[in-house]
Amino acid sequence: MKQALEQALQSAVDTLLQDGPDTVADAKKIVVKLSRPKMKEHGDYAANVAMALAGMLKKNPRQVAELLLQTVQWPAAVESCDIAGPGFINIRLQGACEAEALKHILAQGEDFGCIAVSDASEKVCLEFVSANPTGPMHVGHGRGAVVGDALGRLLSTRGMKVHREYYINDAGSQIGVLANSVWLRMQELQGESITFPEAAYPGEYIIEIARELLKKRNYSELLALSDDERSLWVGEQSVAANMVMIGADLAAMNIQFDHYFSEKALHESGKVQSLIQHLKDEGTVYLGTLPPPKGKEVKDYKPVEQFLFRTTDFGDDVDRPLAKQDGTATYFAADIAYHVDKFERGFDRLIDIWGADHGGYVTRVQASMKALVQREAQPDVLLVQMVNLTRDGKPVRMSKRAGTFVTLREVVDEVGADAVRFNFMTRRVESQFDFDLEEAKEKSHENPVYYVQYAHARVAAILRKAKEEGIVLQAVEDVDVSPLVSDEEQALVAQLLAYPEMLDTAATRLEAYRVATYVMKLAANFHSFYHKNRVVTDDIVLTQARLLLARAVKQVIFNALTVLGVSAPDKM
RNA sequence: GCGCCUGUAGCUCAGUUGGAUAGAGCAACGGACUUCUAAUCCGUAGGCCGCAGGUUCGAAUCCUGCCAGGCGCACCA
Repeated sequence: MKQALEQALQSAVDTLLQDGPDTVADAKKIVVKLSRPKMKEHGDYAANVAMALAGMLKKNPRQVAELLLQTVQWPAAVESCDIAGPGFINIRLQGACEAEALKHILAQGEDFGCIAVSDASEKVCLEFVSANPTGPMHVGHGRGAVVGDALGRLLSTRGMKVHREYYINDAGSQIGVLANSVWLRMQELQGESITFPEAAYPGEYIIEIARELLKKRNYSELLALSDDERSLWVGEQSVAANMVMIGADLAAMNIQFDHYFSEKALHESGKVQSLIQHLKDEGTVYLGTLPPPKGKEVKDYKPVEQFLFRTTDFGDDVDRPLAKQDGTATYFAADIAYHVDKFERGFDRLIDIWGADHGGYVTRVQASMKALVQREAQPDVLLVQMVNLTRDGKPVRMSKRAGTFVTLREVVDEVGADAVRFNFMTRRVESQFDFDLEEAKEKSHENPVYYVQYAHARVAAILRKAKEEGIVLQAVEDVDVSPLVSDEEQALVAQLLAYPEMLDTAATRLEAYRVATYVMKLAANFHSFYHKNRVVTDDIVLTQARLLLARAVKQVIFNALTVLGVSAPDKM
């Protein structure tokens, strides 16, 4: 319907410009786009072309609108149109003509809103979470997890093949710290007195891991090993234990990955070294010294000669070191090798979801890919802003040492996966927001997720009631939708039909939160409709029409919640 | 100092990439269950859209400059 109206208006614009002078070349590029006015007095659709054209044609906008309306040939469904305000063209449709489209929604069911886009065959590699395997996930990781998972589901509705990947940072000095922490706890458990250094991981979970490892291997046997051998074994085992824990936490939120990619394995494959060698051969790496960082007090700064990657040639601020003082590869070197590897595995598009603290990394990775991969496709990086945990409005210091560290799992267990997921999805990733633990717990019944789920359950209740009353649902195509004329019904119909378009914008802009705001609004409109109109009545035709509408609402809520990874219960 | 993100009701956030009278939830106040689910609905109240300029028919939205908050800034990951 919308397209038909746009076409009609477009051809009117074309004929208008045809007659006019040729000096208005710019005007010919104008594409007619209709919008849904906020107020119903402004009709079902509104166009602002007249105002856009007015400037170019040097005419009064209302005058332009009038000229357009003289030539336009509307489809039959248009009841009236008029010129309003500064020059809007407001279009009003006949009664319930849009309601016919409800039938498509039910015919398509779970597929309603899903459209295979032109680049549907794209293989997308979606990297998210990638929390360090040195401890439990915190709430910030949870936000990234939820956002990533929902984005994956969203892109799947476009027909894209989405591969979910978790990059395990199981290499480098932090694993040594982890191994050391666990080993100290193991010694402690064996009755030895230890001093626990500042740099070690203090968490309770370290003791748990230590206890498990002592079951796996004899203490005396471990003592007999060399320090390096022991550190290697304890480190590997500890990483594995943490990944089991992280995997379980993710599963508690119904999040699964296709692949856990090991940084350590990447190093062992030799890909990092060969990448560095390749860059040296190419001449994009040179031996140089970086200036001291500005604005930050660095006590032990010493100018060091390093192998530097000329990322400045590709838009970066400074060149980036690929090798440390001791000659081993930096994290950055591994990271670009990892991204190159993704392209080599045949992905057409890379999407990374990182925490805001990795913001400084975006330009250098993108610059590197520009230098290394001969294609336009750059990794899209979503920076998820921090979550501020509060309790009763007061900030919760996320200190592992002070015992105020709140894990994601604790929050999920306390609040529930659906509530956590939905909550994280109601905000743009760019906005950092406060998550109040007490509020989430105590007021969980006023959480927006229940508001939406309740609307879904309500429709289910209506359908149960209809069944009880012995009403047999009419075949969808036979339902007479003409009784659906009230404001609430019209609003619902319009909103349901807007679902595919909303989903498409959300997918194009990688903004899954739009689905959440959409479905909240839909639930609100349904609740409002529910209170003003009774669905199951003695009027059989009206009942069948409203049942059709209610079922369509249920279907769209279900589809939207599915994209968000939130359940849609029939009973609450 | 530089880079990225943010600033909208008392609080937490939306605002369909420039449209008509800026919207929800929570908190406050007043109403609505003999009915298909009151986890809901209806109403009242609440605004210098951080500040100041600029761009145009039109700005919360775009451009510039300030102010405030968050994150980051070699040899960690």
